Amino acid sequence: MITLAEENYLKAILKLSKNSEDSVSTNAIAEELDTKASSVTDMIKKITDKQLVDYVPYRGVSLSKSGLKKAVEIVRKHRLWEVFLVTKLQFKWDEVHDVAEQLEHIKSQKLVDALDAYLGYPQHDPHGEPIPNKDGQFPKSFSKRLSELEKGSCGKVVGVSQDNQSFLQYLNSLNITLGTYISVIQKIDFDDSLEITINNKSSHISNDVARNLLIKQK
Amino acid sequence: MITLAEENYLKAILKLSKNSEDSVSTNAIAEELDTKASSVTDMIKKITDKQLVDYVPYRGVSLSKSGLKKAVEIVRKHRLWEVFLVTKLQFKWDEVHDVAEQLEHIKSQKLVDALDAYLGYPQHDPHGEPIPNKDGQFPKSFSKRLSELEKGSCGKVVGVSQDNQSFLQYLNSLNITLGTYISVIQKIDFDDSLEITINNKSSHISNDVARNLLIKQK
DNA sequence: TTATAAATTTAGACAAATCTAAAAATTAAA
DNA sequence: TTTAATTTTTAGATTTGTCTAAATTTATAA
Repeated sequence: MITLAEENYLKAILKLSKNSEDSVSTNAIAEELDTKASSVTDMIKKITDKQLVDYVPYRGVSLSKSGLKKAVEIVRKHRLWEVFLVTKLQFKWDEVHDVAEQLEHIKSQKLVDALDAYLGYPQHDPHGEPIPNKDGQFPKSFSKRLSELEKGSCGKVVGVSQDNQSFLQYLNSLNITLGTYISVIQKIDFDDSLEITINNKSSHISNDVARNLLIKQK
Repeated sequence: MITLAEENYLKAILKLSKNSEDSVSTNAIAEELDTKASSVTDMIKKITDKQLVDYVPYRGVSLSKSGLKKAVEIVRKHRLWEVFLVTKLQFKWDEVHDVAEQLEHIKSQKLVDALDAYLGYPQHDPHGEPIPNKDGQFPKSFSKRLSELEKGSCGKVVGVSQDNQSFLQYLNSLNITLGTYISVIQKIDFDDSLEITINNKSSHISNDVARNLLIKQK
């Protein structure tokens, strides 16, 4: 049986390994889960014994086949519940995260399947993030990060790769939501920040924000 | 903050105090939660410290005002989720218990309120059990237990006061569900069991079953 | 009313998940 | 390449919720 804490570790490792390809460091996991490195080492040993990750001391961890499967299932549940909260219960996109963090741990295959069908097999959650299907397959995406766009190019926001409340509320304050058109006016080399326009109104955003905005170009 | 284990104890105490008025014994809680009496004593001390129950050693516990409020909230969530599972996700009435046991612990007032509204403020769950409203008020009920009916009388099943799978599946096998008409043909003094008819077909049921069937007489 | 049975609590132990502080290994810098 | 800084692990402690076994209290019966 896999515990709630273990599930959170698997999810964190999946998230971190999407950014940086190879294996994930102890400190990175500690930061992601807001815990101490020593706690991470302890837990890594436990999930290594359960063959959910491959671990080389001092060298980091990576998900095993079964660990990846488990982690993807959790992401699937998290995102399906977010769709439920927004489309059925009228939650705003910046209100769903904490509740979905709880709901993602509910154990019932029948429930997940029924929820998926009830929602019409959605491919993206309310933040535009892809929802893996029953087999763990993610839908193809053709988006780029805003931070990767050239000066002068433009595109439509199709997703964000963070769903925490403060980030989403900041986007709201900039009038950025799914479907918003953004043009890149200037790229500042010094700090990789961007000068952009939204509805002819210009704003300045940090690289940290731009990196988490997924854009589809025409 | 109230933990998951504590919530389960409060729920058990509420359930047991409905049967037997005065305070609830350690052993009764242990049996209800399938745990040891010593574990119950330990936990009772913890929830006593949190003023969720009133406790006199060797004399049992009863819910305090705040403990009762908390327990009723959990029951409310459990039953609302059961309604969701049956009416929206097409679960059968004998399939909802285990999932609702998990969902009842999700913490979000907004979620409960939104779910309640989404379901149309239901007053009863799929087993006919009353759903307390936002203020903790239970809807009035005019039903009796089948075990309390006189020989010769009859009525309609409007609820069951257990929702575990094996009990409900037994009812299915007897063709008893919500709305079924039952007549009491004979009461057996020896073991308080009953001879009944359902659609002119007679069956024999134990007192244990009859006590958990809620009947509304014409 | 005293002995016995039953229920309850206490004492001490354990697993899970975390922490702090110290030790060890790795990486970066002089 | 040796030293210093950083990262990671280990050792030992803590909290939560549970357990077994023993002690205590309450209830029952002779």
